Amino acid sequence: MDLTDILRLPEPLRNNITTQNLAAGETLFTQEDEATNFYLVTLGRIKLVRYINEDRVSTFEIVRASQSLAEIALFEDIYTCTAIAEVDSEVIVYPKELLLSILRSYPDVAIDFMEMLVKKIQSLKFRLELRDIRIAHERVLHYLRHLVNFPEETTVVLDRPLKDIANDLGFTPETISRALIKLETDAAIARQENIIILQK
Amino acid sequence: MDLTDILRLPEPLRNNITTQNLAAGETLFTQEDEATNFYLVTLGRIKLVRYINEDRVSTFEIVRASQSLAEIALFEDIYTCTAIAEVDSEVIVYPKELLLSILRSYPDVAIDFMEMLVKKIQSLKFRLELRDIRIAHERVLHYLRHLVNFPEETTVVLDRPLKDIANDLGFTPETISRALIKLETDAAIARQENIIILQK
DNA sequence: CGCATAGTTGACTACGCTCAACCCTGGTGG
DNA sequence: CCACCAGGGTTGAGCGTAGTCAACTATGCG
Repeated sequence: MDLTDILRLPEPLRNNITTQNLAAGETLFTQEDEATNFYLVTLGRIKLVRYINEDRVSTFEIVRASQSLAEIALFEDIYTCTAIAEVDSEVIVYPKELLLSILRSYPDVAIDFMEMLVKKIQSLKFRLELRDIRIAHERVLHYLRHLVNFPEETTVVLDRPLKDIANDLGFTPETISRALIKLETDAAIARQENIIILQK
Repeated sequence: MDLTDILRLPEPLRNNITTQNLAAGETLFTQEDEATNFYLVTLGRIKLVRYINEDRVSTFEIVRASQSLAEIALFEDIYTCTAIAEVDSEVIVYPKELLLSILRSYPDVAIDFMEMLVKKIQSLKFRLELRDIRIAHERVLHYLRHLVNFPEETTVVLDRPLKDIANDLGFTPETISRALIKLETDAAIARQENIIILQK
């Protein structure tokens, strides 16, 4: 799902592309900002959230290196999410008109772009599916199993704090903690630090 | 968000396109079927679901007339969802190779297609956002307010059974029923049959 | 008329949330 | 080098909300 094809642009188009560095916690753009750019993450991790009420935030996506964000910019005038760097990060900035012209001119890039969008749809559907599993330990197990890309793999390294994962899954940190402990005593998983071993 | 551009295809390409009729409750394809076609709904309503456990199903999307489904077919070999007609429906069938070649050859169609995909991403994000609202009547109100496309609009006509809506929102029919009654007694909405009037 | 289904209501249960306390780690500054 | 602090993770007790199950009504359809 990497869009590195876009990086191999014809020379003249490259001039309009810049990079931007973000410190951990820094905001790239906020919902209701004017949507002018599309971004490709080259380093770090950026989360997309939306503020519902004053205190409640909803996290939609964790965008990692070689993944993109703000596709919405291409077709809408304002962003609908807020993008915040979870750790120090770097992004490539594509002005929307530039990207649109690229997508019109280079079918291969366009097809790649569509594939990336479809993958994002799949990912969101999975997150929605998770929410239909009410019981905490079942939801967590489903999530963990999904994190291993290959069925024969059994270890998952959690590179984010449990409390962030809890938030993604729609639980509190306490509930995640208890769910993991239950999975451990039920011998469904084993834990060492932030490494989880799935017992098949 | 209609893909009717695809309907205005150059003459030779049209020959490969067929339509298919579905009775209410009929299945168009099931998850793990070989993904060969992309579909455009012309009549009726089709829901995309995924079976989690033996009894639990998760509903992702309600696809209505002039909307499309099974974009996944373009980039994967098997469907990841099951598509079931909620009412009598009709779809246009596009073989995946045909659609891919169209998307390569006609940039305008490709851009429309991307826009449609981005809209689907937005819609899924909204559904995810809903799930982060725990209190039933608040989630229902948020949902209802989203159904009115224009802020000045105040009436919503529910064209699907409450129990289906309940399932979409991740609640039981009983909970939705009680939530609506609470919203009514709180004077946040008024109800007449399947029409909801939002009090601003 | 009889049946199936949607919607509603009630009583009870179960699960996650809340809030508080505690442990542990890593980082900071004296 | 150690004392202190902040934050993540864990544990416990009690609460609140949606789920469950059952019963009832209303509607539509055969």
